[in-house]
Amino acid sequence: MSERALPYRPHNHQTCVSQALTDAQEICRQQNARLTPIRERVLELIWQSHKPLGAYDILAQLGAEGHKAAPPTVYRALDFLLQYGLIHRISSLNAFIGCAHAGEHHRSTFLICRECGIVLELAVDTVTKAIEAAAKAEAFQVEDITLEISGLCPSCQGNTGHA
Amino acid sequence: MSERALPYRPHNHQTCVSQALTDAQEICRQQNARLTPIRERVLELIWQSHKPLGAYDILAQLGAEGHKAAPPTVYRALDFLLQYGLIHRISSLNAFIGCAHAGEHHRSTFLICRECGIVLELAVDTVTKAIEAAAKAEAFQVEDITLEISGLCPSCQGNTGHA
DNA sequence: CAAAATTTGCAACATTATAACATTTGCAGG
DNA sequence: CCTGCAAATGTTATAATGTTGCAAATTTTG
Ligand SMILES: [Zn+2]
Ligand SMILES: [Zn+2]
Ligand SMILES: [Zn+2]
Ligand SMILES: [Zn+2]
Repeated sequence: MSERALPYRPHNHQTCVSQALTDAQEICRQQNARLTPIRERVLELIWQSHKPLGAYDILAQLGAEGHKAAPPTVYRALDFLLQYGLIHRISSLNAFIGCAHAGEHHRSTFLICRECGIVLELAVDTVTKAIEAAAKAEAFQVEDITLEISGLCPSCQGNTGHA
Repeated sequence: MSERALPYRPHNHQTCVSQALTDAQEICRQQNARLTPIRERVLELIWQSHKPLGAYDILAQLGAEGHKAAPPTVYRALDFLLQYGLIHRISSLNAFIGCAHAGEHHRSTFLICRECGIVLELAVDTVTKAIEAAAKAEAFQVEDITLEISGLCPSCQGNTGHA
C-alpha cells in the first residue's frame, strides 16, 4: 500500500480516488461483501474531495446524474460502507468521509479545518493509548471512539478573513 | 467546590442538581449574563439525570408542565447554556448534558454507556496533551475537541442482555 | 429452474434544527 | 414616571437529517 498524499496540499487527487476504490474492491472480495454499483458510486462520490459529504449532498449528486434515488438508498449504501470500514461518519458535521486507512485496524482522529473544510484522518497510537488508559482508570469498557478536532489547517492559518 | 459523585453509583442526585444551579448562578453573575427562568429551568431539566437529554425531550417536558414552548425557545436556551459552558453537546447522540466542570477551563472526554445511557465527563490532562501533540505534529491549530467514547460503564459490564 | 436471501425502489413519516418576524420584558437616561 | 433601546421570548413556518415498512427486483443457492 503506497503512501497517501496530504490532503491540504495540491496533489493528483485522482490517485486518491482510484486507490480507495481498488482497496474497497479488494476488501469486499476478501469478506464476500457485495460492492454493488450504487455502493461503489456512493463511495466514489464521497472520495471526490477530502471534505466530508452529507447524505443529502450525495442524494442530490445521484439525482443530477439521472439516478433519482430516495434517502433510504443513500443511507443503506452508507451503512454498508461504514460496516466494512470504507468510510467514517463525522458526527459533529453530520457528514461522511472516505477512510484513509481502510483494511487496517485503527482508531481515528479527525482534524477538521473550519475554514476550508478539509479533513485529515490520523491514527496516532499515543492518542489511542492515552484515551484507553483514561477509560480503564474509570473501569469503562471502550467500544467506539469519536475524536473530532476542529480548528485551522496549515494552509488556512494566516488566511484570517481580513481580506 | 466540593467533590462530585460518580454518576454510576447511587447517590443523592439532588445534590448534583443544586450544585449545578448554584454554580450556574454564580458564573452568570460574574459575567453579567442573565440566567432567566427559562434558561435556568432548561438547565435543571438537563441535570435531572446523568443521561444526555434531547432538545425535543426538553420541549416535551416544558410542555407537560404547562409552558408550551416552541423549538426556538429551547434551542436558544441551549445556545446560551453552551456559550457559558454550563452544558455540553454530545454530537454522537444529538443531545445535551450538564457540564461537570462549569467555570473551570477544561477539555472534556465523555464516557457514554450504550446500555444505561449514563455519561461520565472527564478532564484528563494526558489525553488532552496527546491530542494537542498529534495536532501540532500536523501543524494544525486546535480550536475545539469532540471526544466521545461509547462502551459499557462498570455497572453495565456483565449485565449482558441474556436475562 | 425454483426457493431463499439480499438488495433496491418507493412512499410516508420521524427527528433535529433554523429562519423570519412579531411581541414582550428589563433597564437606562431624561 | 415614561420613554426608548436592546435583549429575550413568542409564533409560524420551513429546512435538514434520518428511519420505517413494504413491495419489487436481483442475486445466490440448491
Ligand atoms: Zn486526494
Ligand atoms: Zn483549511
Ligand atoms: Zn448525580
Ligand atoms: Zn451503564
